[in-house]
Amino acid sequence: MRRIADVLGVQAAAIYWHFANKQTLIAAVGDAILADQADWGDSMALEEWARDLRDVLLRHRDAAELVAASLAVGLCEHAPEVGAVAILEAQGWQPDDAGHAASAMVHFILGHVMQEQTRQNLLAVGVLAPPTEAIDEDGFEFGLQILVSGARALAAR
Amino acid sequence: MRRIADVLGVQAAAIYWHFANKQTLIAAVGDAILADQADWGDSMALEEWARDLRDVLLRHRDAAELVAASLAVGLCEHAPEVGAVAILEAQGWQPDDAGHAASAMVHFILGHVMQEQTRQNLLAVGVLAPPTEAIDEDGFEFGLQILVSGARALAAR
DNA sequence: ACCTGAACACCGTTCAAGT
DNA sequence: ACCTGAACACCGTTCAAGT
Repeated sequence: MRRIADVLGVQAAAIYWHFANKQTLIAAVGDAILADQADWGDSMALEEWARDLRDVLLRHRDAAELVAASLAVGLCEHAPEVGAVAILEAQGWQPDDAGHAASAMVHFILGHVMQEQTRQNLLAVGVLAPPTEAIDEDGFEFGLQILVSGARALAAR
Repeated sequence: MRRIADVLGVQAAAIYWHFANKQTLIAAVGDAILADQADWGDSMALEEWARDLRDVLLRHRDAAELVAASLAVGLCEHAPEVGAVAILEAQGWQPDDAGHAASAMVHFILGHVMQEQTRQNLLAVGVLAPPTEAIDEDGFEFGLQILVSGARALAAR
């Protein structure tokens, strides 16, 4: 809180005029990150939605943790899964099933990016040796294919 | 640290003889929780492994967050995904693919339980109204079926 | 309406010194 | 080998008071 206030050229106490507490501020930051998500409507493929969410998260430092906190307090303005729900419902899914499938994908994406970003942080602090390979594209794509194939299998049922 | 020391009847500083810092201690707690996982070998079904991991996490308060921290610092003694990897390799999967599939499932399970446990915490503090329904078995089972079906689909390929 | 000053009740961590 | 006492440099948060 004091560091944020510093950057704004203000006292830390001033923040509490605008936000109830630190947790609420963090949730707002997570929500702001999610506002970057693409919004092409139902014609998008599930893979495109997933890759877009991952890319949005990877663009901002600690985004996965911030968004997880945002989700935890509930009431985010820009829920990450709405795009996936829209796509699935356009394909004839029941709302409940679409919600469950979408949140399974969100959990996977958040978990994957969180792992990626904690590794980036450890690497930045020097706790981790740099020879670790760049970024786990393969692991993400493989997991994504499992989820998309599984969703297709359940839809066909 | 001071509260843990209190429970042990000791000064907070004493903890630093046994652990390098708070993060390491938390990781050790997460690791201890994972030691509760069942270990029936390769004959277990993927669903059984997944439900067992979920049950282990739900048995301990904040387990998902603790285990996530444990995973973040790396080097956990009891990696949560080893069971799934063993099952998949016994079914003829490549080690790399088995690892990717297993960590996709771990991400899903951790994400799901974390959501459940933050809701439990908000409920305990009274921030959330109690009329929220008990526990999201349906959402977990649906997501699990997607992942298992998807894994079967990719294995058949 | 928005911010400051000053305080309150905490933190994690270090380190000389004890036994 | 294991712990204490005491301190250091921080935290998030509150609240009267200012403008």
